[in-house]
Amino acid sequence: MNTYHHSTEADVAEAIVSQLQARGLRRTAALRNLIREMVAHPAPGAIAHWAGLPSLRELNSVTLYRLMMKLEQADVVRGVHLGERAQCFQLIQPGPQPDYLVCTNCGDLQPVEAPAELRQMEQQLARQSGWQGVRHELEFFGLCPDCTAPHTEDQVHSTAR
Amino acid sequence: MNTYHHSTEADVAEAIVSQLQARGLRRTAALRNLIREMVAHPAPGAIAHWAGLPSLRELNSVTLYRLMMKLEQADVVRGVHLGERAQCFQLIQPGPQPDYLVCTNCGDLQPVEAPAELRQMEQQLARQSGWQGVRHELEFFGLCPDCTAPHTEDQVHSTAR
DNA sequence: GTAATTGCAAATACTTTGCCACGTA
DNA sequence: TACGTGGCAAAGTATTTGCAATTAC
Repeated sequence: MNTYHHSTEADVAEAIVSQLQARGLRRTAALRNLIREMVAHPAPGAIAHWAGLPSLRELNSVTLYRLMMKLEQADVVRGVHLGERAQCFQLIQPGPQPDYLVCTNCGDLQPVEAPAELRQMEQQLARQSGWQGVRHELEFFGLCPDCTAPHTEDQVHSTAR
Repeated sequence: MNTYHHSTEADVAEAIVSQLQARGLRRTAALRNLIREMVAHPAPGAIAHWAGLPSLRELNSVTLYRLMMKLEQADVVRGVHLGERAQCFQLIQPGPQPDYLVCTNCGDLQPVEAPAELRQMEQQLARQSGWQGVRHELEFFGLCPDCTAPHTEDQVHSTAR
């Protein structure tokens, strides 16, 4: 489910946890389980999504919010805005981060490769106008094939992506 | 403050109201004042921003939400996600809609011209994968020059915008 | 032992809904 | 008159904070 070479998911997860530990975080069950789940499921998901996974069911979602914020500050995780409601989080992957095509009806997600031009624009904006740490976020919204067919079945307003 | 030719802002606002009236909306003070403000201030703003403007101070913000939804459905207004918190709304302008560079500290906003390539991608995605009504949303995030200078003055966590 | 972490309760922020009075056409 | 609209109260959803108990190191 991920693209690391010669490493199991468990190895990758442990490496990330160690990296975080070196940064001052503690090797708790909550942290380990969260990282394992995020390694196993690289697609972005809202807090409610992660909170619903088996190994995280017993975790208070406040803890998830706090953990996620730390992971974001440590550049291990990034937040993306794919729905109107909740922010989604995903593990940062090597190389350029994916952007997404999102179904506004069912929340279906499809990765999309952003034009390299956007990355150039980030640097250009930084140079030209003195902004720092410029990054972009790009989403495409539309109706997926399943939701395009008119009044076929009921609409899904899933909370957890 | 806008780019319509040979028309005052008041004219433009009235034209939009009439267009909405033809669609079944009623020519109420709330609608007229909101449209006037949005014509006068084309930049995107959160509900709280619009609610704070002089002519809308006395308006219940629930009404603003409801109005804004109708305007969005009528393609007179569009919503954009510029902050973590509230959705922002702006009048739809003739031609391609602007994208923005947003300061993650103070919320400062700078319009940016998106690559034409993105518009091609929208159509390409629609054709290739059977999605309908594909549109994009692009934001650049960073620290503006004012907020770049370290610990100069206090942080502004403005609610409106 | 010390500092980070967790859970619980509560607060905050944003948005939506129900219901009834009122205004526009 | 009839239906869209506006206000108020309340509910709903997402997120954050305070504080005390617990746990990692």
